[in-house]
Amino acid sequence: MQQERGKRERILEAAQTVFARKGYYQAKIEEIAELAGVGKGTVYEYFVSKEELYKEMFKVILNRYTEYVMVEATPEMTTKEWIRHLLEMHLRYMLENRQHMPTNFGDLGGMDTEILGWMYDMRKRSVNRLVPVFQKGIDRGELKGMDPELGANLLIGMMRGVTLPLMVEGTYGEPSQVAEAMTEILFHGIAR
Amino acid sequence: MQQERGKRERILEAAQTVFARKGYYQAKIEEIAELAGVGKGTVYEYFVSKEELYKEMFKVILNRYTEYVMVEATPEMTTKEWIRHLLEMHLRYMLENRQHMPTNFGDLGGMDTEILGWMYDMRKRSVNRLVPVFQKGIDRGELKGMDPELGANLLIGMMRGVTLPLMVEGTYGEPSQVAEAMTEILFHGIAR
Amino acid sequence: MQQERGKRERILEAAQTVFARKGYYQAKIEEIAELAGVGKGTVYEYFVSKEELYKEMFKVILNRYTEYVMVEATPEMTTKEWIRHLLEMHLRYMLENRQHMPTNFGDLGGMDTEILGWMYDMRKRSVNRLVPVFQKGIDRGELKGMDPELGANLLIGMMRGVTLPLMVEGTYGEPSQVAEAMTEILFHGIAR
Amino acid sequence: MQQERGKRERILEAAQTVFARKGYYQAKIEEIAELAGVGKGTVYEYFVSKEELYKEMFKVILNRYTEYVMVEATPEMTTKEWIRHLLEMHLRYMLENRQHMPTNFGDLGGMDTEILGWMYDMRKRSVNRLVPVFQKGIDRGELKGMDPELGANLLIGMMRGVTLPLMVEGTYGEPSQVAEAMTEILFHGIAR
DNA sequence: TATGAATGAGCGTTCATTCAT
DNA sequence: CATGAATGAACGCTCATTCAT
Repeated sequence: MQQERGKRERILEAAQTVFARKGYYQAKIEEIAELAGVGKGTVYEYFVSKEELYKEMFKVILNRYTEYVMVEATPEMTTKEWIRHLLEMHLRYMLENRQHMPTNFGDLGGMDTEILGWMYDMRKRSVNRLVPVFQKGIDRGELKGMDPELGANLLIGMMRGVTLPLMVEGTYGEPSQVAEAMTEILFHGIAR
Repeated sequence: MQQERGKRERILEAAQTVFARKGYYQAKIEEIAELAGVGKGTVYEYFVSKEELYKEMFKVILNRYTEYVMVEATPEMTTKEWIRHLLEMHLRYMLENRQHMPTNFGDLGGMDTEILGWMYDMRKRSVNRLVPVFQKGIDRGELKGMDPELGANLLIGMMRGVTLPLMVEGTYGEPSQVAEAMTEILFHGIAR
Repeated sequence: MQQERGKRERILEAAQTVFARKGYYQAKIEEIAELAGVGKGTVYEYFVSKEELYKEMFKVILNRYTEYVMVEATPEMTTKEWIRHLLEMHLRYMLENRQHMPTNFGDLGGMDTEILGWMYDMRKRSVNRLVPVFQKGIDRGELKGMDPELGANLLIGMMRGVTLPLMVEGTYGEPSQVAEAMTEILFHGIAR
Repeated sequence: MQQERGKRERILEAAQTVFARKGYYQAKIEEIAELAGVGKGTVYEYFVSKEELYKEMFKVILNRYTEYVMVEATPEMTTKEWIRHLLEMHLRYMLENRQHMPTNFGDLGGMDTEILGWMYDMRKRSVNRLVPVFQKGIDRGELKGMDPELGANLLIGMMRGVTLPLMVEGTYGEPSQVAEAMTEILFHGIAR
């Protein structure tokens, strides 16, 4: 029983590594099983199918990410502080987890329609978590009047826009500085 | 007599549709051939392998996109005008080509490392085409002093950030209005 | 629990039959699998590839043959007795195994260069096993002074020369008599 | 018309090279066509199928070989002289035509039953051409009383037995000397 | 007659999933 | 619960052959 929990988690972790490294279709569940130190059949003891395993693993990552990123984010912060903090933590997380959450995740592509739809839903949740932040900022008078969803989508886009090269090439120096620069642009624009 | 000079093009077009609909791994050469109205073997007369076909098709899309988006973009425009125009054309293109260039493209994911690397290179080209625009804007005094590559990456990110929901859900109304809103935010920020 | 320890053997045996009947390139893995009473995939559980299966099967045959032929061959025999025995056993074996080791084996031909090289190596082993026999015969003064390798190659050639029609047409009567005639010719020549 | 003849022969010659180099199944008729300097379809203008081309080419080789080998073979020769001559010419031919008539020919194997049967017939013709030679030798009192077919088969076997390593490894020195040694063994045996 | 673009049957191999132990 | 041997649907790719020109 104790064992059981451990196994499920080991599979999930192995799935993370392998899916990240190979992508969904190239990942073989045998390899995941091996890396997890369990038999191939055991994977099916815990997860109905490859797809289910993928989704489950994705949720785990998302949760871990969310938790990590939201640490110390308090309601007292200004919207700017909050977003700056989000950006920095995001960059830190990505930098620290290059192994487990590389380019293959993050955005859809190459997958069939069904799983793709599911992943889009996941993405939407992120947006939905961000929308109230923008709304509150607007209400408080910190932000311009604007479509909060547009803001959220732009922010998420910016994050990904900078994350991809960051992970692939490892550039961009200190997360705190990049976060600062990004925040500045997002809040005050690029115009001189 | 190369018999039906359009064959290569028909295959490319079919590849577009099928790859877009199914993603790289789920797309079957046979289906592409059928849709193109040719025999399975014919595909291999024109393309060495599935992967090569994919890349070739991707280039075609990219070119078409670039051409479409850059129409009427003149060097006399201010950076702001130029980017606003880019955004609007981008949104128009995506809206018009939901069928052929949906969520599966645009970003990596689910593919194996080799083809993924190739696609990242493609993305980099886009960035590299944008960098000089930012640089010029800075030099002209239109933009703040900033890392032009960061700017390019953020812009690309924003574009994708808003494209995805646009294509999946079809929201956001008029491209010109959304482009306007995005430009405003990019240039003057979200801060009040 | 390796489930049915005979599975590998059954596949090997089926391979024997099918490869013999159809030749390397015409033999289909699926047919071998069927004949062995296993699924197509199972073949690949035990053998990496068609080529590997072929080689493995070939070794098995060769071993069985060698074992059969060498039974009761003792060092005390004279060279003549030894060779006469070899010839007789060879003929017997071929006659008994028409099903499994027909014309397709035994010599190269029709195969691509890689596997052909491997098979030539196999042949060489046979030669190498025969050379010392000739050498000993010469040393003992039973045979003329001669290149023992030439002798070995001639003997092998003679064996095949008579085996082929034997198997295809089934003629030549009693192995012991044919062996006797062959030995007589080999040792004392055809000249009157 | 003049042209026609030339084309057919060029195809035949190319077939020789390619079949020899690759074996029947690995040879691609496209490669043969290319080497012959004709279009792929043209091959089918002259030969019904790959198999027919193979057979036709085989006959050509056989004829050329027979012609070459039988040159200067006169009825006045003793059987021994005749066979010695045959052996030497055979070795010379094989040495000179390593390119065109290598290991892949010469003996069956790897091919499917139909073509195999055909090739066995070809072989039989060789035997049938040799049988009278033995018979005559016996009648003349030059050879022992023996089954002339057995003699013929043994001789053919010996020839192949020494040809294979000769072509693969290129050993065995001067054809005339090897022929001499072989004749000596065949006529007077290996016994001291 | 000559061509080579087009074709599709055919095959080796992979891998998610099942299930007997 | 755990396992891994067994399976077979699925697919990319090849190549002998056809046929319109």
